[in-house]
Amino acid sequence: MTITCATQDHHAQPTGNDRLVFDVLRTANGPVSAYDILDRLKPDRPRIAPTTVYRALEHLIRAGRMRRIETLNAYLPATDIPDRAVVFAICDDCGRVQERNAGAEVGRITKALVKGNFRPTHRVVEVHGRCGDCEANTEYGAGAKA
Amino acid sequence: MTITCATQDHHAQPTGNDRLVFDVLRTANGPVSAYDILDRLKPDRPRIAPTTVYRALEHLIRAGRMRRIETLNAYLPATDIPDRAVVFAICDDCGRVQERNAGAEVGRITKALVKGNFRPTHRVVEVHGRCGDCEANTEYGAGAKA
DNA sequence: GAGTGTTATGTTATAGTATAACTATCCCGA
DNA sequence: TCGGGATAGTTATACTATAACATAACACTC
Repeated sequence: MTITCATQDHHAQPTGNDRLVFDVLRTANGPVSAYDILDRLKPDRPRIAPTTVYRALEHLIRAGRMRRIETLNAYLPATDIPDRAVVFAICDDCGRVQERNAGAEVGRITKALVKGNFRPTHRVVEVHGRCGDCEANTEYGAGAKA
Repeated sequence: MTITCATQDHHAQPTGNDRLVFDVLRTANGPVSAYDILDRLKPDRPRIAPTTVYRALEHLIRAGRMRRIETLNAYLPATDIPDRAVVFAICDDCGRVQERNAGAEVGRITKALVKGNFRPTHRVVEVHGRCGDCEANTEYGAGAKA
């Protein structure tokens, strides 16, 4: 039995932990892992636990405000592209992620599965590679990473 | 300094750990996690370590004999569908995974990204949902899970 | 066959990701 | 005021993956 909660008006913030987590993602410019979010919140809330972050992520994802990048175990604020049309282009060099709309193609894939008697509920399309910037930075002799 | 290796002719098996790991996957009929593989190998090799399994998986995947399901953290023997055309249909009810060829659609997604100056190297397309069998088993009142 | 480089493996430890299980609090309505 | 539902805190643990270093096997040359 502790007194922690009595002194933490944890219902006073506008939207609580969801907002804190969302703000970390919003101000980062790139995908962030759950434990990175945790670390960035710790200065303000030293006792925050992974569970709290994961719960906030779950709410935000359900609300369509956040996306999970499966191949990175990381999270990114959502654009207005509908979930069923989203394709991520992930640069393995600089780590940046672009969210693209490929509604037509993903729709065709979905339809083909439906014809095969499968009822899709969630789609994950993630393409790894190198972005234009990183490609441009690897002219011969230029000071690029690899 | 131990004597373990002197008594383990670990190069005597036809192809070593790769084969052991592959056989686990071949005889399972569904995706298996790395640590499940580990557990299934332990009766025969009590001192096997995660590293060994992961290394074998890496070899098998590089050789095109095995696939990783990103959204399940699990592994599955590869069919002869080329990597760049593979789509997984994953039943969240029974856990079974179908590998399908969607070369045309995935190709179109890839091309669109290339036009946007992105150079793709690896594609992940995984669709979650319910397979035909599980759908059929959920007529009203039938004894299905949910 | 001693030296050397490469690859595969073993071994130990730890990093990184995610959830379970239980407790406490707040809000709202009966 | 009591109880139900949602949110949050707390503690512990499960699950996934890799780092780092030591050892052994093989192939090749000299």
